[in-house]
Amino acid sequence: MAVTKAKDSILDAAERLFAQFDYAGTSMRMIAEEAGVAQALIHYHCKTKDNLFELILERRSTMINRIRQERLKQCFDEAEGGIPTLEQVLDSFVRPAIESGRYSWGTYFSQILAKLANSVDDRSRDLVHKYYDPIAREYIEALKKVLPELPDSGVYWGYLIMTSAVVSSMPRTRRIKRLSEGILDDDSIEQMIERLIQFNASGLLGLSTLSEQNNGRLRTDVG
Amino acid sequence: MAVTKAKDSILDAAERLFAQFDYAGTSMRMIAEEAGVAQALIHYHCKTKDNLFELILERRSTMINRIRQERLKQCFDEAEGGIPTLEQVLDSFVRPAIESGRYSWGTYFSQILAKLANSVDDRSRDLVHKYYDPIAREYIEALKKVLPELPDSGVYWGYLIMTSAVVSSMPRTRRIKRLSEGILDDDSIEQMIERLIQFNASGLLGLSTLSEQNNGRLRTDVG
DNA sequence: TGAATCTGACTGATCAACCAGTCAATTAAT
DNA sequence: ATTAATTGACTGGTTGATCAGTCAGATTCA
Repeated sequence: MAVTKAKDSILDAAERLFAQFDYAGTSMRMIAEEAGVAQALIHYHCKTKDNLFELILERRSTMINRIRQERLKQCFDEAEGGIPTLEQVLDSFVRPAIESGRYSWGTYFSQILAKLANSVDDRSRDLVHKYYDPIAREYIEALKKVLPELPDSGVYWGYLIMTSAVVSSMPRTRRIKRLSEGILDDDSIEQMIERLIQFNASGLLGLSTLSEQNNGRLRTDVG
Repeated sequence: MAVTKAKDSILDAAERLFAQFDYAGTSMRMIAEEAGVAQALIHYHCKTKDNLFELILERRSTMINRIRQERLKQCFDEAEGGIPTLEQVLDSFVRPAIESGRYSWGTYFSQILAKLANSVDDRSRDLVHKYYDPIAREYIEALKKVLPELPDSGVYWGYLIMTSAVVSSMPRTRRIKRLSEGILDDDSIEQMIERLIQFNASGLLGLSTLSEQNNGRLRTDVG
């Protein structure tokens, strides 16, 4: 009984509402009603609204990033020669995010995360720093090993552009359906994961300033 | 006297505050104080808070997308053979966004846009639809011409992943400085534009399921 | 000319509704 | 019996919006 049942339903309700109406647009009354508890109980369990937001972020980010960490380690452990392919590394990064984004809770959390990642205020930056820098450093180190020809600056920029693409692909905005006039949709998880890995793998390779000389060499990782 | 001076300062102030504190986190009183006018004047000029937000979006999106449209046309007009390179097309898309993102007003608008693009509620989707679908269709048609080997699904997915990367790169979150421990920073406009074009050009090419056979053929556009 | 009229820009005061957070009191669990 | 969980009532402050009214300047009428 590490966590109360009521506290969970408060976090669930707040997650839904924060995703839908933003932090400032969600009131403690709304959360209390959605969770079916008294408003004062939220303060009892979660102290302040600010802290409640961080609890939500902590719950999901640690969950997703633990899976990423495990799969990344698995990548290197099972790889022949100790170096996995770029696609394997990206799969361990993309899949936990996109798959969680399609679970019931993931559709809400992904919207919260996408907005947080694009915020420039100190509070948001500190939260991203706290919960996403450790996993970022692990992947940057992994990418350096998988792409030894890519200069450091390319690894950092590549990682950030990649994460932008992944994070922004998590919320189901249905924009692809509207743009393609119904031909395509964003509800096929496997299709989206495959596209993201393809796109980002090629994009990372393209960042190498030595791409002309190394096309053949690097392409073997992609192909 | 198409637009009042006071109305402009209201839009400017609201843009700053919406970027910093979100839509719901910004009050009409804050906007009035920031703009140096009476609160009621905002309602006189902009009717409702909701409408004020749309006015801000309209002002900047039409500005950026008009430049994109002009440069895209210029690409095709000046290209020998009528087909420009992929990099030229991407430059016409990326540059107006990133450059405006570093002007004084762009630093604010880019944060508003990034959050809007990642929202799934009907209101946000309608706004994106209204102000960004026309330019999206133009670039999708342009990409089809520049990348005739890429299947349609790849063009749509590629365009969306690319826009995610660009939009999320507009706000200066300074995350690259923190991650690289000061070695890199996101205040070099040219460097960032170059990286984004490199990454997205390679990513788009990578989406071709025929990439193995067409590497040489397609690579000429990149190289 | 000058007085009357109109108009768009602007304001302070005010509204009911809502806000996050507090606290004493009550209930449930151990 | 002690602790933990939960509640309703409450506080001081803020919310978006409205409304009657002020005021400068342009327009119209004499």
